[in-house]
Amino acid sequence: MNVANRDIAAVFNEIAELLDIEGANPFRIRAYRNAARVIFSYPKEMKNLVEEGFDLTTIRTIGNDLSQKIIEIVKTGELSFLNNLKHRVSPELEELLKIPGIGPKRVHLLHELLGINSASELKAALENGKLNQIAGFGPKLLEALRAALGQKPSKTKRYRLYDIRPVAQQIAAFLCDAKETVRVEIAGSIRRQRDTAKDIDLVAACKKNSDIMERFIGMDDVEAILMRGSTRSSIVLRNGMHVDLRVVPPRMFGATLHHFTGSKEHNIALRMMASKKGMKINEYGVFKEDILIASDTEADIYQVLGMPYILPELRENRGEIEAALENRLPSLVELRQIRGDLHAHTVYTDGTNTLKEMALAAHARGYEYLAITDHTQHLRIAHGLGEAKLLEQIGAIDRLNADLEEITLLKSAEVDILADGTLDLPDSVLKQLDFAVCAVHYRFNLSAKEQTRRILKAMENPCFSIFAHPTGRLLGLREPYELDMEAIIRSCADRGIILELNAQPDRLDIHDIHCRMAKEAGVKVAISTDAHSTADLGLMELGIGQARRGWLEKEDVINTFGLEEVIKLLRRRQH
DNA sequence: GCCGTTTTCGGCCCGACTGTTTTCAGTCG
Repeated sequence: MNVANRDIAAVFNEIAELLDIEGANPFRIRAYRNAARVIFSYPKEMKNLVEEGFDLTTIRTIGNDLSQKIIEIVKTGELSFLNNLKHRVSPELEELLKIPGIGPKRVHLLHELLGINSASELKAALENGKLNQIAGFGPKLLEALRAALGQKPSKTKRYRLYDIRPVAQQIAAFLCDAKETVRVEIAGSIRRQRDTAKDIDLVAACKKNSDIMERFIGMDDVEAILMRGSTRSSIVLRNGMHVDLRVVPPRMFGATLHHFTGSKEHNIALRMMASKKGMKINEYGVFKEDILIASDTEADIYQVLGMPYILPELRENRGEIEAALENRLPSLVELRQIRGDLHAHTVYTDGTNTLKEMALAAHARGYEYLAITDHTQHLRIAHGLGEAKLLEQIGAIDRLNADLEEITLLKSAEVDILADGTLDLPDSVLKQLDFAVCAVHYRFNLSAKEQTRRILKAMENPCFSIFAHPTGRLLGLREPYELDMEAIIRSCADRGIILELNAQPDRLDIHDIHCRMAKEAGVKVAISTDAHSTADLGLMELGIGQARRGWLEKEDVINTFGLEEVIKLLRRRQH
């Protein structure tokens, strides 16, 4: 039985949904959701903690009851409480929650009064007029439901940061030109640099008589207006993305930007802290005895609460408030500190640019080095290189390096980790490289135990320097493969192996939680673009965002170091 | 269901907007 933290979190989240429909105490429901969130991003596997006999109630949000439930899930793979709950509340009802305009109260009502259990039954009731009988279901709501049922449920769809951020930037720039508008900022999860975002949140500072709302809802790409108020409006774009705009007077901008940047969990934690100090926080500012004491800037908000400014990337209630209070916030890594890229492809395999073009593009970014890491033979689909072809490339790089003055190409390869844990090229060849980047490209469906054993075996090879896209996830397309990341990180720490943070828009792998685990274990991270063209080198910024969410500082990231230091770190295993 | 410098009970963040109401519940973020 292998129960991962995400499985336990899923159980608790499902309990929360079902209890919500059942009409349980909202704070009890929140307790399950809070615990699910904490467990999902907890740096150690509950399974291991249970085996060690660790007292789970020492974890924030977990008390006696939930501790027992976790133990039951770990030991049996299921939870009798959830099974019983499912008998009382049909799990099918959860799909109704995905319909915009339908929350737990209405699901409960639909079920109790009309026996509705699913979206299709709701549709039938809508068509035969039964819904009209329910008090509180007026013509407008019915019309909204009719429209919503015509499309796929959209409450949970998330967009990649790479796709949604440019749209947000474009709209923000367009709104800046509105009358009496001082500034417009992107808030929400995009500002926090989350890998995906559900919608676009914008905050604007405007003086009186601004026409920004009209400008907003009148944009060319607006498909529908969901909500239209004097200070807040919500629209859907033709491409399906939801956009919210909040407008406030300039002197309250900081408080509002803070409120809509979130995360919700960070805000709640901050507000609870404030209330203990006799203060109240809302989207207009911090108040003490109803007197406004901070609202201009976000820094003011934190200052009156007695702590330094917390960067948006850290605002997840994952310990940043405690760190701020103790003055031990990390100094997050920045794009300008990056001095090279350690994962790039060329026309030798599936890249679109030559060695020289890649070298010049990296130099244009101010880099001192670029590692060429074309695929190896096993990856046929990418025309992976065999021994002869790789040796030819090594020669070509040597000749090119002799000509290049301000940048060095590093000789490497993205070496396949084969199913048996050996590497895809003989050691005699690997030893001619500066270092090897190793990755899993097939047999994703092994059990956690087998997959972990496969990779740990590969790590025994002293040429194995960087573990590329370690979890194999593809956002929205493929779940990460089963893997004991704690064991992998321990091995990296023992052997001096670097973990890659792959900056491709659909990878962003490893993600924030694993960055923190690596940092705490003393494992360095390489932020790499996995560039398949010169333009791809620009993806570095996306990787930096993820690294910052993972609390990484300059010294945690190997490619903030100069060439000599990098070579030393990457080759240390071979000496 | 959790939690505690107001500690084992009684709190638990806060407000905008909508629709269907005559003062508010539900949803959403």
